[in-house]
Amino acid sequence: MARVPQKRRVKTRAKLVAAAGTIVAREGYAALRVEDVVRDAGVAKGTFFSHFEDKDSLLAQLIGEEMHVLLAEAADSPMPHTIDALCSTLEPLYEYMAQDRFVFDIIMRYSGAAGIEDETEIAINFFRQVALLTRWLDNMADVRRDVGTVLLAEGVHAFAINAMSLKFCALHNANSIRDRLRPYIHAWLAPGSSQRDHQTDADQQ
Amino acid sequence: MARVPQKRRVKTRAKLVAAAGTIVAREGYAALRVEDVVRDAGVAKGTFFSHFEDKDSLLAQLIGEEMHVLLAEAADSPMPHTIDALCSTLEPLYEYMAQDRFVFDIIMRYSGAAGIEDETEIAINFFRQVALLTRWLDNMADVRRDVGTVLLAEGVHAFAINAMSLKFCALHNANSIRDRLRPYIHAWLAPGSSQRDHQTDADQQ
DNA sequence: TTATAAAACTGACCGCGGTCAATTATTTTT
DNA sequence: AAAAATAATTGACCGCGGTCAGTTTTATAA
Repeated sequence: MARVPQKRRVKTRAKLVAAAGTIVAREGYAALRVEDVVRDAGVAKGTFFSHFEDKDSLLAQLIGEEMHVLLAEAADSPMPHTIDALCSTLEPLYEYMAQDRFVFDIIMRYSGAAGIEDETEIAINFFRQVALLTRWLDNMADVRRDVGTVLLAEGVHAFAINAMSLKFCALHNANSIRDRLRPYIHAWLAPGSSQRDHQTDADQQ
Repeated sequence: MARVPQKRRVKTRAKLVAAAGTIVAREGYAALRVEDVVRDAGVAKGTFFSHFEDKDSLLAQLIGEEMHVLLAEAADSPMPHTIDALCSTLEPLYEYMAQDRFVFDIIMRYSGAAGIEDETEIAINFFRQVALLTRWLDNMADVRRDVGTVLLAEGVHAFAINAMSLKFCALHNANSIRDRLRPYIHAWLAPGSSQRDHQTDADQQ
């Protein structure tokens, strides 16, 4: 299984990805049409579906690659030593993920790894993200130690997803993702340190 | 604006909802086809789209109504006084929400209130859920008091969403949603009480 | 009651994602 | 080098969500 593809196939796939990338750069993810991609790539429609499971699968790959770049930039940044710095370092990634409903929905849909096989790039990035967070938390003072850092990292991720999804809620989209996230992360990572100088959504209502 | 609808319109809408409900009960949400609904309801296709924004909008309403029932049952249950009881009481709702990818995706997509106008039933249920959780937490001993209960309730919700989405991940779907959720909720609501008797996903990695 | 306006419904039509039997290109075997 | 086997590509076709100019029904005005 997993035969080596012929080079014609590799070139065809590259043409498809390139054509799709151009369209996305020009018109955005939501505007991508399979018929446009195959026209620009100069191949038949059926070819597209022999390379990709479906349209969203290609989009998931493009989005996953962009997430990978942003995550790598966060990993290359100076390691954050405070909770606020942690939130700030991940902000570009989060803003990209929540740039619009369409992209966020695809990320959500492909974030679960179907299995050891056919893991999407998006799912892999989620694991990378938790691993990175775990490393940061291991090296961070003023973080609770009553539970493991992996659990803490996964929790940060859960709060981040929540903050992103609230962006699309009219009642909460006044603040930035980072500002919505901060109070939760403080309460999660450093309980009892009563970080109450910023007003939260919860306080307002 | 918001004129009173003629009774013919009310009856037509009821026929559409009834037909859709029958199909869903028989074949599931994912199998619903607009053409089947209008055939069974005895109306034209265009009529469907004068009553509902699109197909998913109808599905969101059906799903939202079911969520409302399950949430009401949770609210009518004896008020939970422990963290484990809290997780157990909400379990039926969570299991319904995460019954399959298709349903969970729709819930995620419609969970953000677009604005004060046109709030979906699903979005309203999310607010109800946080309100219910807040009430429970207000009456619960052994819960941290360094942050507000609304923030705590929203955090529980964030962890619940995370636990549900992990159901579709091959690496985590061995446990029930409740078992995946418990360690996070304990660490969130009662930090420092080192509830380590159960093995978590994080421990296993 | 009859004319007029507004609401509700109709169904032919379109766009686009996805399929698959048939065809062409490439590799392997003899 | 020719034949056989496998990989890659093709494009006509289908299913289904969604549209909209035109028709019918209902409410309102004269």
